[in-house]
Amino acid sequence: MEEDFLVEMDYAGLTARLKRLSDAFVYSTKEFYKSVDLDIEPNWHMIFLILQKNEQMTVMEIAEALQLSHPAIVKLINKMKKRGYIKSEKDPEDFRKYQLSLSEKALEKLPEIETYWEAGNEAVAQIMNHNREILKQLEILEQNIAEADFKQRTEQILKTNKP
Amino acid sequence: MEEDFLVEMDYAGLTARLKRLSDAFVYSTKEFYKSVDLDIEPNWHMIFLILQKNEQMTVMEIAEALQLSHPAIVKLINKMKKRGYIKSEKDPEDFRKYQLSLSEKALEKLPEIETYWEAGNEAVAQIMNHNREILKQLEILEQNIAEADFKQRTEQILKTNKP
DNA sequence: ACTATTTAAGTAACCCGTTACGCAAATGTG
DNA sequence: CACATTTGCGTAACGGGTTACTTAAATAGT
Repeated sequence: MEEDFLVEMDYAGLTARLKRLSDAFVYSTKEFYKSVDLDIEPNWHMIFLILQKNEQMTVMEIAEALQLSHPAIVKLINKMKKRGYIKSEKDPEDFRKYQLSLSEKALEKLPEIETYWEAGNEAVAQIMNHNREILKQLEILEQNIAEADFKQRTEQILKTNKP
Repeated sequence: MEEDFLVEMDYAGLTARLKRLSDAFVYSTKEFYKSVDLDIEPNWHMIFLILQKNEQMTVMEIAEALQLSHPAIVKLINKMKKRGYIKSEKDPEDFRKYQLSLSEKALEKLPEIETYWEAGNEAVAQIMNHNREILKQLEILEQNIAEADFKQRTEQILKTNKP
């Protein structure tokens, strides 16, 4: 077999493996979209879905729902706007906000895109061996980090070891 | 509880969750290093370890061992050089290559850094509930993707569904 | 020996996400 | 009502990684 040093690193390799795996999906998805001539980015998927569910949302609402920082959402939304997938209108009750929603173009293209997403989900299922275990494991990490993150835990451990 | 839309997305949220989790570790580690006044970046860890194991390596060798692209390694190495952690000398047998190794400064600082890494590993173990299951699951995904990546599988599924 | 091909590395152009900062609008408080 | 604080969101500066392209050196092949 081939040697994979990140695997060999064991616990210390976890972070980089998560990133590497995520990238493997992202770049592969990107190429897939290109091959079927779809003018969208992989991670717009989550924006499409959340705006399908909620119709109208603000930047901050999306950021909270996805648990990402607001600048991340701003960037995504700006690109999607530039390509005409997002409609945004000033909130009449709070002029700081813009109510975001899917554009006509987005709604129009969605049916086609959805057939690709369905195939993609099946591909992910295959890669997961049709087993939900990885999702459960991710949830455990997410919850534990929410309780106390890496930095807090590491500092606590050092404090306990020292004296 | 709070709602996490990426979790709700199920299979379609996997990629973004992997990235989000990786980032949670990276940025928390970054802050930890800052708090203990360590002048290194989180993902230099893998470079330090692999050069501790192998003494001398080229950019391509590191890229292969970590299964990352060579430009990724070039960038890491350049930053580490700038901070004085990497020694590089032209390979006398092949002038395209540079043999990379840890500098005196790196070797000097390593003992201290290692105490932090040990605490960090324990923190990761806590976050994993002292259970190796997540590592096994990642290995499954890595292997399945190595056999056929997301794009190939998705195209295959579409081909099978169509006719 | 002398081209043709492969390989090592570096660079450019992108996409992703984060923290830090700034500004304007909304809300709270004396 | 006026001043202070909070909230929404846009931008800048970083750090990470990828693919595509280029250059130079090593290796193949006739």
